[in-house]
Amino acid sequence: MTLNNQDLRKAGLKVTLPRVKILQILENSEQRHLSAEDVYKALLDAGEDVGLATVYRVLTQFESAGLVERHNFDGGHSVFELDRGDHHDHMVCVETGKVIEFHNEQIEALQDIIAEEHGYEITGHNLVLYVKPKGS
Amino acid sequence: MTLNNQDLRKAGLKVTLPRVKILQILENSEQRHLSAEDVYKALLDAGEDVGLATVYRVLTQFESAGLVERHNFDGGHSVFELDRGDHHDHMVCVETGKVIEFHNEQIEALQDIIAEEHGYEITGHNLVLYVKPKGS
DNA sequence: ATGAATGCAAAAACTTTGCATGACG
DNA sequence: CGTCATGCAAAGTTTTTGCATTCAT
Repeated sequence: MTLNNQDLRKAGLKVTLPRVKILQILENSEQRHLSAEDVYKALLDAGEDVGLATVYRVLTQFESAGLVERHNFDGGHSVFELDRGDHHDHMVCVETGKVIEFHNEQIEALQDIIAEEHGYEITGHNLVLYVKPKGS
Repeated sequence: MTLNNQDLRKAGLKVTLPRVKILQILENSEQRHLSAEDVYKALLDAGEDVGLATVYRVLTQFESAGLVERHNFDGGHSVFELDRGDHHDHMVCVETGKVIEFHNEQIEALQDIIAEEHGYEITGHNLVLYVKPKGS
């Protein structure tokens, strides 16, 4: 799934340089989870002159448009991830800050069962494991 | 599990009025999850003259001492919950806002296994199910 | 042309910190 | 009494907003 200018138009957003660049950064970055500051620095490194406020605005718009997901991991700042359509949960190393994605069908199924047992059905969920390297 | 002044002493904390009052608020509050601001307002309502900075300091100390848990739920601010020793996760009804606590050993076990498989051990986790009444 | 998007700086929201005063043990 | 804790205000962080200018269509 590669997002492009058409996706911006479909979201009702004009195709501007900041938006295109930010999309590129989210797509090409080594880390899949970037803070607004990370994106901002990447823009500067790329020689683009985009303001931090614009980064926040664009990321928020992308979130509303369903292009990215915003996560509030522990640590006081949000991280943004391109929504590639593959659902997964996250494991965050509390020592290095590294983020690992995982998906577990059993847990997903158990969640459905638990909701069901209480007379509900699931509309969404949020699961984050905070971990540290074994024996540290 | 009711915490008292002995628990403060055991944590190496002097038994001061702000600490005792904050502990009481956490124990007696209807809501189990309170922001620093919530605690601060409750103190004012109770006629206590405690500064917001002290609330933050005390809550942070309580967290270090294992007396409370700090959660970073969506929305940019932390909430604190007394650690009563009974771990649980949350199910939030997106229609009524109702919060249901649940605990599932299988999910807990799976989380440990997943962390283990990646060479980590769990230090904490956050699981919230967003649900709606079945067929609505 | 015209409404939307941007950059900058200022403000907002939340949390931490420095320092003088006051309280616990 | 010595030390730790507190209150206040000031500073730090992260994110949002106001406004004049610039850009996309």
